Amino acid sequence: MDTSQFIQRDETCWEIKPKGAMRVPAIIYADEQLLQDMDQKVYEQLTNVATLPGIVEAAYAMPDAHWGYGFPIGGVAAFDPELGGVVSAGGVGFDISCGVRTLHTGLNITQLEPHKQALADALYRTIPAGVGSKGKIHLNHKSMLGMLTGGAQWALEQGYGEVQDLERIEEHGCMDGAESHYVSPKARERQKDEMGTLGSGNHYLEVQRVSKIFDPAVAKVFGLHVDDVVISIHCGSRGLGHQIGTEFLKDMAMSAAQYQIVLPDRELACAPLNSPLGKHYLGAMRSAINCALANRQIITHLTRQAVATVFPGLHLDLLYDVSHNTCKLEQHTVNGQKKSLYVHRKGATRAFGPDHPDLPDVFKKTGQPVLIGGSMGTSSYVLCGTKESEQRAFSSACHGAGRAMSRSKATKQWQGRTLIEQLAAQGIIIRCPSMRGVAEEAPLAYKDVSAVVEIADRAGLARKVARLEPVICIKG
DNA sequence: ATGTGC
Repeated sequence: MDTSQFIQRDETCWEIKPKGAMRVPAIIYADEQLLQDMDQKVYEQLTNVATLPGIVEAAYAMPDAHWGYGFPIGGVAAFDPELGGVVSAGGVGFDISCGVRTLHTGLNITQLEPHKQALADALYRTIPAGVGSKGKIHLNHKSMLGMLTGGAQWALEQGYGEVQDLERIEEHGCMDGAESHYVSPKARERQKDEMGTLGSGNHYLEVQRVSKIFDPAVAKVFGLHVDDVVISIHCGSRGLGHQIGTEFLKDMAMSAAQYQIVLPDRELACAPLNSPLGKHYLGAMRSAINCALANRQIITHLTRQAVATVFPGLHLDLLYDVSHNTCKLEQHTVNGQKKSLYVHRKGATRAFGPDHPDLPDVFKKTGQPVLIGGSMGTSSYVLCGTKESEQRAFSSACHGAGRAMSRSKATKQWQGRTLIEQLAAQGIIIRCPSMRGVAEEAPLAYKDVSAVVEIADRAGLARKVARLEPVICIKG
């Protein structure tokens, strides 16, 4: 897009002053290149978000932002319920609480090398992946209720995982305020056989090598050293989150007039935080957060089982689990005043800095780990939260590379088979049930994750700690 | 993202 539409505030901060119906400015964190390459749609969507009732400070876009449904993916917006603030299903996204968790394996790359194929086979065999993938777990009414209200804590009670995992998950593995009675029968039905499955699209399980350390002190606390092998899991709330998003989007679109909300774009459908519909959505959305947390917890258990068949006796410790599609009630300081705000992060990672009260003791000095997944065949990054991120974007950072090309365009440009061969030549093993899926996820269909992370770091959204390179990728 | 599509 045309960068002359912005006032450049500093090296990485680009502002659009309020105009028309905008209540607050819109701010994009990027360098000139990333901004130029961003779709004009991001400008339109972000300025539209800035018109919504009760929005405070600004509508933000992270450096990986791209065109999404209503809100841009890579968007952050906070709303004050006392100012008539709203919650928007499109501001969270369809894959509610999609996120990333990273596990230490205790192995180094030399130890893994002779067993790469065997590990790839074991993981691919053990973890269901792909569109409509089903697992071995089948939920009945009671276990569904337990899952929706208990999240990873419920999964642990069912025997999936270890008690020390919990403190290394946002919300300690269980989202408060989940009201499962607002999750429809259809959403439950879609989920009952999908626990412990990866799904499709950009979801994956990746075995990675730590290739570079940027901050040795923080890396030490995070337990990361060059040539360590880690495993990262990227997935969300599957059919359940999607169904909840679809249903509430429709309800919110229909009720906008009743709540006297003027929508510049129908896709921005929302409801007042204090309205019944807004509260019902929050109750259902928090249940979907628990679904995603339980799903990643079960996949962790399956991963431990698969790894044990190749490396008996190995212990996989959780580094951390972050969600990047959420709306959460948080305390933030706005104009010197402490406020309780509902922060929408859609394709944006929470990035609490040092001393944040919600962080476990182990991360009190460093800030939380911010896990950034790259695209297939490219680097991922571990960052840490900063204190200044609170003032920059309500303690938020980017979530990945961000798409640079549509899925349909990518399938016209690349063939799955060829991509797999090219990656194999670089020593990267891909296992995927869908060749079309591989083509859609071609590395060049994404922005350069290193450029995105560099800007997140320079903008103070989060600080670089370590870079990870893929070794094995199980694609959804 | 998604039992990929109103």
